[in-house]
Amino acid sequence: MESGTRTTPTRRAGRPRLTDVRIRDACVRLFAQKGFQGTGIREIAAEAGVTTAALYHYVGTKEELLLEIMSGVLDPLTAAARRIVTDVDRSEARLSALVEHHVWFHAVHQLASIVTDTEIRSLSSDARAEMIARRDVYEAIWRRVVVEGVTEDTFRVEDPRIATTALLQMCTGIAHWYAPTGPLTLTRLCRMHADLALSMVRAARNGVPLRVDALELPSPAREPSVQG
Amino acid sequence: MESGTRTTPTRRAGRPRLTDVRIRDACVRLFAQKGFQGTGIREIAAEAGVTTAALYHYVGTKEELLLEIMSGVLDPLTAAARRIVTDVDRSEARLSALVEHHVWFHAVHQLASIVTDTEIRSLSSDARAEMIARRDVYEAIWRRVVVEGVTEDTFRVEDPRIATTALLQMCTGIAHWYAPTGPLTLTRLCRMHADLALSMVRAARNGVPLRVDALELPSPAREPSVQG
DNA sequence: CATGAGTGACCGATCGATCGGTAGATTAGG
DNA sequence: CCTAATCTACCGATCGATCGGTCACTCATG
Repeated sequence: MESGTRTTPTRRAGRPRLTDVRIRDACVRLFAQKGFQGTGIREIAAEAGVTTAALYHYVGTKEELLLEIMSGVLDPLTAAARRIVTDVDRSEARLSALVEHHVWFHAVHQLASIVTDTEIRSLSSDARAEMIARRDVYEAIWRRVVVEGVTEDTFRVEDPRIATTALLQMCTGIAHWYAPTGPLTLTRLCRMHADLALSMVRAARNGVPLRVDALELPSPAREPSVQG
Repeated sequence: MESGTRTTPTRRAGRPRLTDVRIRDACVRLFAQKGFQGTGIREIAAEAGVTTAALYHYVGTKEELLLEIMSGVLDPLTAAARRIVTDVDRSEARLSALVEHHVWFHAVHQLASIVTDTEIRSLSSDARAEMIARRDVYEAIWRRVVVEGVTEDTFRVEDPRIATTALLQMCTGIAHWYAPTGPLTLTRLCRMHADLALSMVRAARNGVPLRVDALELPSPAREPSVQG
């Protein structure tokens, strides 16, 4: 919702306009496919069907576009993680829910997730610090869940920090290979990753409900597949 | 060693020259830090202490530099994986050895591993197809180990392909956060990840020896840390 | 006097971003 | 209800800077 202290010119809080949406969509596609630095503003404009001059009617800078994409990933991820921690009680159920949602999100918002994951280094140092901080907030939620599970002896791992990082790496990978046309349904993919995660911390799915069943799944293919 | 069908001008197979090494080192550093597209040849030249013209005395194209880095990662990785599969017998020991070596390599050759992981999309389509094929060869070795472990009932996972991908994602992540100055020794990090991997496939370290103990570990800090 | 190592100047192309301007819809005043 | 002012949405042209890469040339060494 809020976009920091930055002001986007000629933009009032209201209904998003058609061209505006087309520009943002084009950006996500191109940044995910060719990278931030590898994408020119002329490409973005062409993909969105406008001129470069018109592009700057809607957008402040190229970096601002990248920041909006990243916020659109990190903010909902963190919000969902917070909700899970407050809603769910048992450690196994919490971890399962975190994994399920993370996988689900990275599959549905595949391109934006790729961009968020890989383009942090393309940001200016101030913006980079800000986004790293936000990412750390999200990871800290996971870490707390793992640490709690370990201290209460539900999970058994040598180093909770390392285990958390390993878990996150495993789940984030989805965005880099998932294809909506593949043989597995997304729901099943979410459950399988949750099971792998529980195995990793030497816990079992003993009556732990699947959170992904409660998620309203959108139509399978939201964006064209990009990765070769 | 061999560099494909591409011909590097003014280069004969022999002892690497000092300037040549400096250029390659500068490349790995800069590509890992700012990305391939985000790095200019003037930066590479400056970092290596030469002019741009001198740079092209040693190098064919910028893309060629990237290809050399990637080959320098994928080729040794695959060679080591092959050696492990032929040398080691039991499935648990094989998986453990694969993980240990992968983690060790991604920590020691951190920057080159990051570049290999993240810059495939920056290659021209021919070169990209070639590198993806080589990466697939490496992953296929892992997959076979996991599949064998599952069929002989040593490993217990629902889908061996998914499990393999998850394992690889987990282990590759090392390169993105490892710091030689951190509290954990690399040997311990390798063992911990091997344990996490064994847990993931519901196997245990029952008398499985650590391969990493047999590896000659180089001096701790080979390259400056890059990731924020 | 041939060769490898290196230089300074420079190529056309493309980069992100900005300029003044305009067609058409919306609004305000009399 | 008509008109003038304002606003949104865009355009063609172009800015200075930087891009990857090349050229003819020098210089030290064996």
